[in-house]
Amino acid sequence: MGRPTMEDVARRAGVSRALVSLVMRGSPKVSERRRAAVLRAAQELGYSPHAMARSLASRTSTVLGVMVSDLHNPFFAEVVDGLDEVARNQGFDLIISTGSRSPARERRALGSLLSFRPAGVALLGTVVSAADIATAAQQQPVVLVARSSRLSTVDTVNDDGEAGSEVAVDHLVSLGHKRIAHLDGGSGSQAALRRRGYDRAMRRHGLDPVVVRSEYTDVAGARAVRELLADSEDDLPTALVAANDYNAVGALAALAEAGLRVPEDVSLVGYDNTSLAGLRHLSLTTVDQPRSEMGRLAGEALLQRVRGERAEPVRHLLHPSLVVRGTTAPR
Amino acid sequence: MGRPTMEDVARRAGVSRALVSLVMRGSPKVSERRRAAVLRAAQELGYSPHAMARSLASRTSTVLGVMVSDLHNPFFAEVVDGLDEVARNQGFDLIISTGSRSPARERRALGSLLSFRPAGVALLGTVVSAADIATAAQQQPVVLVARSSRLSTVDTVNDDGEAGSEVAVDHLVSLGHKRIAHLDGGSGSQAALRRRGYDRAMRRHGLDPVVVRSEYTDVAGARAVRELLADSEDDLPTALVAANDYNAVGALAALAEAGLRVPEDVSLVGYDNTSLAGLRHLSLTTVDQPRSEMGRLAGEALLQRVRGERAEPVRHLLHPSLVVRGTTAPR
DNA sequence: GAGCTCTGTTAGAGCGCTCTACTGATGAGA
DNA sequence: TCTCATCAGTAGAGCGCTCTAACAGAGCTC
Repeated sequence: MGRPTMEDVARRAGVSRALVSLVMRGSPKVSERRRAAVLRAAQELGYSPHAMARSLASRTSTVLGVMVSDLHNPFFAEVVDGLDEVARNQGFDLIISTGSRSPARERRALGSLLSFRPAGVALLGTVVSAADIATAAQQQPVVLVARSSRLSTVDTVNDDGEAGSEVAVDHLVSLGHKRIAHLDGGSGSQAALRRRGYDRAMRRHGLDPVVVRSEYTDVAGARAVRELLADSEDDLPTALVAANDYNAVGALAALAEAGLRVPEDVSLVGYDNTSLAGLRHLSLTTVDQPRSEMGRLAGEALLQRVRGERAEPVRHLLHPSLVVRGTTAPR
Repeated sequence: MGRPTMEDVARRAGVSRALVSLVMRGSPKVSERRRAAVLRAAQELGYSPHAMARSLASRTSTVLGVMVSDLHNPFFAEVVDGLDEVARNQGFDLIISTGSRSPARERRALGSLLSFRPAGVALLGTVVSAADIATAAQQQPVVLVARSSRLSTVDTVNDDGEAGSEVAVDHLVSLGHKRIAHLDGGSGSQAALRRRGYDRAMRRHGLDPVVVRSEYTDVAGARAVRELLADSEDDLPTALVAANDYNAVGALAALAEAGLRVPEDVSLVGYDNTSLAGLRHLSLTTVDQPRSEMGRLAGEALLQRVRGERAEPVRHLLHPSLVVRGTTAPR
């Protein structure tokens, strides 16, 4: 009983275990006759190799560990998709962990991910400490998406969040807006950068920055708008730059709830250009990040390191561009 | 060089390898003195157990394999979330594969998932053949979500798709609609059931069923509506029952593009009650499926089997309920 | 003080594979 | 005819761990 092993196949095919191993790995140095015999025996027994045993013996791994900050945010689902594509094409499997945007929980999740000794690790928008990242990077290649790092041992795939926010503000200013608030990403990854870009652009235009503390979720976006409405008397902002699309969606709901029309009363810009933004009924003006492309780039960077083709860090810095849709209008 | 092993820790702590193993597994039969010594040594070396080696030696696994039909559909992201919660709480990790809604690709993906000898497998909305499922179920527990099966060896978590569609149709009929078309889920999982429910309800009301072949994606939903508009002259349906929310979103876009207002000109009902439907600006009337709850139920069913607590199949059949929002209105 | 249980510890086999080093044919080249 | 490659195949160690059985030593009982 139990599943058949290589031993069973070998016995049935009348060959050694080593020969079965060679056949399973598609080695060319096996005669056609034996190969056929082995394959037939395997077929009859319903044998398929045990990936973990293989990995242990060969001291290699075909697993990539992926830690996602939040699976509900379509941004990450789309990045994972690109990563998955590259990985699968090169014979790697993904083991996925979600950290729920808490450094402590992400730390635990990362630990459990590493206990599988993956060939490489991709951290998508995570907030684990830089120290934890450094430690992890000593064990196997690490690539960060939507999170920057100065570590020379990790690769990164990011857009220029500062420039992205600036473009958003410039767009609003060009429409005549002056009171432009930012719903920020709090302690989320890349949030500081986007905040800085917003700040800089505002000052450049001689405007007063107003930052409302928020988070990368729809719930937080709605809450931030409610706070903003409660706090500001009649000096209500005429435009909002949200932390990301997911946050903007919440903001949109809260604005509607307060009887404010978008874009007639308030203009709104998101960030990421997720599938959400493209929904015709949201039609969110947003800053584009090429999500699956970023996933593919991350996968490729990781696999290059895994194969030992490169040791110097790679820093993909994508240039953000504004996608103007229906949530922004002249003042 | 290379990562430290149990051997290294044992040597450093001046104990046997077996003792280190006991400490790592939290055995009570270790003296405090030794336990402290081992933990310190492990700490100093930065040791953490090798999950795969452990799994191989103990002939047990702490991974659950998950195959998701489509990560872009928020329905699955939400189910995975519930599953992840249960799994993590009980010390299991998820290894995730996406099949891209093609039986052949899903078959391959399933094979690679099984090669890790997971403790159990969850198939979310997949379209692999029943035979493949049966084979897989011989190796380890299998739970199906959003897909039914008569196999006594697999557990299932579903809603009553037939009843769900009926409720949707009843709602539309009660609003005075007579020409109600169904954008179906094609060969997607549970699609036949939903189609049958639609059909039955229509006949019960003495109405003519009109089924437009579609799929569980937004792109397909949009295409189906365009076809529908092209084919029907002036006998245009006044209401649509979409395969699921994701499909409905596409339909919504295509309707808008054709200058048709929802719900003034056409009413629309989705299915799943994903986060998409709840978006204030979509405000999609839809049939509710409790997604994370379904994920949790699936996780629990799977783990019960994994622990050998149960051998008889469990069939969770959730009762669908209609969530009326803004996309449906009287004729 | 011999036998007993109980507690803490260890040796060593073995999980299912890979990989190195080796063997025994076969055929080419001198 | 005798090397000497070359090719197809195998034996056996070992990957990092768990688990069984066995074993000291302490503390009992009689």
